[in-house]
Amino acid sequence: MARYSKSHKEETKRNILIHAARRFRQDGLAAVGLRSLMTDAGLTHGGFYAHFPARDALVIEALDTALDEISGLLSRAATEGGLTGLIRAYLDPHLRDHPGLGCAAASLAPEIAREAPTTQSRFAAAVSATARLISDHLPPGGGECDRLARGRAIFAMMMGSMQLSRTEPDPATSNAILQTARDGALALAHLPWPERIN
Amino acid sequence: MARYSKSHKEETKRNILIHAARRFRQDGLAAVGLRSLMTDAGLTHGGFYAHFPARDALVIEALDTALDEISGLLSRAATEGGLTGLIRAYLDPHLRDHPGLGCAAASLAPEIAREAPTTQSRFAAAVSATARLISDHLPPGGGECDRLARGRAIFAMMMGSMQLSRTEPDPATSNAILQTARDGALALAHLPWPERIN
DNA sequence: TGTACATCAGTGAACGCGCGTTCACTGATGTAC
DNA sequence: TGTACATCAGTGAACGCGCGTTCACTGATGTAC
Repeated sequence: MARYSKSHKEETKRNILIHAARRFRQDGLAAVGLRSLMTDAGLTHGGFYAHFPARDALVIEALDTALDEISGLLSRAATEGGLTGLIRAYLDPHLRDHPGLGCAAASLAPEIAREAPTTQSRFAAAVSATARLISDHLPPGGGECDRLARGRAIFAMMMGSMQLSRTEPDPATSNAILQTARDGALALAHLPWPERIN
Repeated sequence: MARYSKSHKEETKRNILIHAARRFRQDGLAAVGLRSLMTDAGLTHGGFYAHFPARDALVIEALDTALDEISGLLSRAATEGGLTGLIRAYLDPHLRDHPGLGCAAASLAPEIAREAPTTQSRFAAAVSATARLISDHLPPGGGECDRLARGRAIFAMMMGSMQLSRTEPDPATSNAILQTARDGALALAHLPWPERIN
């Protein structure tokens, strides 16, 4: 079980990270134990420490993995279908039903707000990148800074709606929440915003 | 330490619930232990079971307590200051910095999506009530059903923005997120929404 | 090419710890007389 | 009003359990000769 081909170790680590990225989104950062995670990855728990110094390190790297995954998905959707494509890809009922494959922010934002500043910074940077991706596909107009902020607000609405759709037990209502979010995201993108309030 | 005045027991239970409602919002459902919670409430851990059959029951009741608290705060703000007042009250930097006093949905939505259906239903009902409160203060126009859906989308944006503002390490950016959310919420309230997309 | 050796990814028992929960006990109070 | 008793909210030791982490060990492979 050891001394495999040169790249074997990094493949194993990658395998652990992919399973962790999925489990954390599905069950939450606190609820995933190392034993059950390593079993998912086809290993035993003791081997974990050949790849990570401690559980905290796994959380950070798995978060990166999840964020990269969703960011790739969104930018592909935006390339193919523009802003509408991105919105549709994000607010997908299939991702609502499989949080392990969906947006890490929608699954974990409040938990990340309780993590160490380092973790928060990485997460905030990924959110900013997504906001930037959205703002890049916004119709022209408004200052550059305002456009990024608007991208973030659109992302916040999509993320919040995904969360609410996941807590709604009635399937029809849950679908309606996603539908309204699609419409609302487009509204925020295309319409002028009123005066600033304090 | 026992056999106090008639209402003593329910006062104690209320005290536990208030501390739990705060701690759950601050630290997350999974991270609050009974020992530390009972200490907060000025008691020892063994006494917990005089008030609740198990930890799960506490989670449900404390969630109700938190939801009632924030719903009261929002409806007072709406009575005094209309929709603008409600938006300002919700997206308050002070509540961002003290999640224990803030919106239970902003602190716990993803965790509640992983709870039992009973818990989810109670939560979804409270969210619907808040969406209703928002839609009651929306400018006239649109079908009644669409108005409620719009109220929910506005709530989703405010909730999501509060979460993002809490993960943003830079204070200026964090404030800007809340500011944009205030503007965006008003935009969603006052402007016509474009065509439905699939 | 064949053999001996070093490597180290992975194994699984064991550690201390804090969790939710149980339970025999305490003692201040309300009630009965 | 005064006394004896029953009540039961609250105490704190103890329970089994699963957690993150450590560590002596295994054994398939790459390397040296």
